[in-house]
Amino acid sequence: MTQPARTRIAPSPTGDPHVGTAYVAVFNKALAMQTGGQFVLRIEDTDRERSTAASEAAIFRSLAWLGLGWDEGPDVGGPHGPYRQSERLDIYHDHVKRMVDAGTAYPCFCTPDELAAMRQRQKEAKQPPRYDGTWRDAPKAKVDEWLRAGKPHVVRLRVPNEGSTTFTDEVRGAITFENANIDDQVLLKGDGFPTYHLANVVDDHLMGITHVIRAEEWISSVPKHVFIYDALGYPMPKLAHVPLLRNKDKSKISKRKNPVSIDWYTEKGYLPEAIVNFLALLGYSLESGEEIFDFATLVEQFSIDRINPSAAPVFNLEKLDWLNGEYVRAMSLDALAERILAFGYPADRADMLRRFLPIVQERIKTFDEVAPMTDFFFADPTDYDPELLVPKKCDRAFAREALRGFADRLPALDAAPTGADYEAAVDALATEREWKRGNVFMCLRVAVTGSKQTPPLVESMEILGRDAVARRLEHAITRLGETA
RNA sequence: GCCCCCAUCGUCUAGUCAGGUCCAGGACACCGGAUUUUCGAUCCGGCGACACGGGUUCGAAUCCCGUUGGGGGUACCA
Repeated sequence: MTQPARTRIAPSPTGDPHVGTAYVAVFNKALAMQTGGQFVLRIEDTDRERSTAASEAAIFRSLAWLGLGWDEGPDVGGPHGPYRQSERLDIYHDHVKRMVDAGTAYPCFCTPDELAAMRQRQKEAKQPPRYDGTWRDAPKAKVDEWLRAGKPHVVRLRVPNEGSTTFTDEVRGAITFENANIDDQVLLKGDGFPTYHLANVVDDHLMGITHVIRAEEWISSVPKHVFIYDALGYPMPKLAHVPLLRNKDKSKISKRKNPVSIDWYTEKGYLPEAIVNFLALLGYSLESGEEIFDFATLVEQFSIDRINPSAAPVFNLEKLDWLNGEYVRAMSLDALAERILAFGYPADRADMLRRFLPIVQERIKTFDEVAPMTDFFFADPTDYDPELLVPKKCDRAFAREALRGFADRLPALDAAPTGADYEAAVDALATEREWKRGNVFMCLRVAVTGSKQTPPLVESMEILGRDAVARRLEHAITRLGETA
């Protein structure tokens, strides 16, 4: 095995906890675990406008829920903290000072308005929008004077105007950019906060990160990072860019077109292990071709080499649904009941849940389906359309007689009939009257459950008990009479 | 516009780096059949792809070039 890898995810606490964060976390954590390294959670709250404590808490909660816990982070601490960038401002300032002193960065006093106007002009002139270098080579005396006067400014990276920069992406190989196309990136904002680029490089180094596995959208900023690493004399970590999750139209996955918040999946009643399994299937595959596997298996077999550079994984909930169903069906009834209760299924229905779960397990994909499918166990259905009681190609008279006939057989049954008892009664009735069994079943099904699509009927009756069944039959007969 | 990445069934992918074993394999979805008291589950079967054009080679999904297409980036957001 190789050296222990230290990996990280670096989400911004802006908005809901994002599936993209979880997606990247899967690979980072897998690599760290596989090599006996550490998986770090760093909060990149350098955008003061948008960062919120609530969002940060949601990130903690949702990642933990997914089983993607971290070895070091703002909440658990660690030897390389603090793990919240807003608490590391001094560190960034030191680094920026080093860079300015060395001339690899410089103060820029252009105002946001000036920059916006500049971009506008460039756009109109069909020029590529980029910083025009106003302060790049300003006389030192002037810069010092403005600095002393306390003029608001940012600090920019001094990118060479010539030559090219090449780096290696572990997934795609060598990638080269012409330096002339790289802007003088802002490193330190006017509010004294670092930009992503600076903070990211500094922290990855200081935190001992060896492998950066992140989304493809970052590829074009790597050259800037290369300059920062060089300017600081820090070695580059290994970089691996995974494909971006996509909407159906192939654009970068977004809130408008996909459920992107992990909370949504929690609320819908997905299994975290199924979600993680699903994410690991996007842009990645096990050598064996196995599609259903747990995280331990991924940890064992993970290899950056197998990340697919050409994937453009459309986020396909249908496959997640299928996977989740597979997990649900593979679970023991006890475990499943516990999970459904934990999901929020009413605790006072726990006993009943355990009784009907055997006939419900194979019928659900997500936990939010349980309640609607099983409400009939708890309350007599009364608001269904009586027409539903009449099977296809049958008439009301048939429905009435079937219900009556079955109801009349109930008293003769055991006080607590089994499913088999009920089934025998249906059979006897159908045989005697020369009815199609299926028609009798359908009629009874609607009377007892209020729906045409339900868990198996006689088992449901067994759970409901003879009295409830009888009561529902009488109600159905009445309903049929009402509008006849 | 400019820069970068990418191009296999509707979708997720295997195969591409080390060209022949691929008239391209698996999965989801879809369609059909079996089973069946509905739904579901299950089992069988089917549909369905190497973007296009050149080149290299005895041989190309695999290598090269171009075209087209898709995506990302181009902020004092990450």
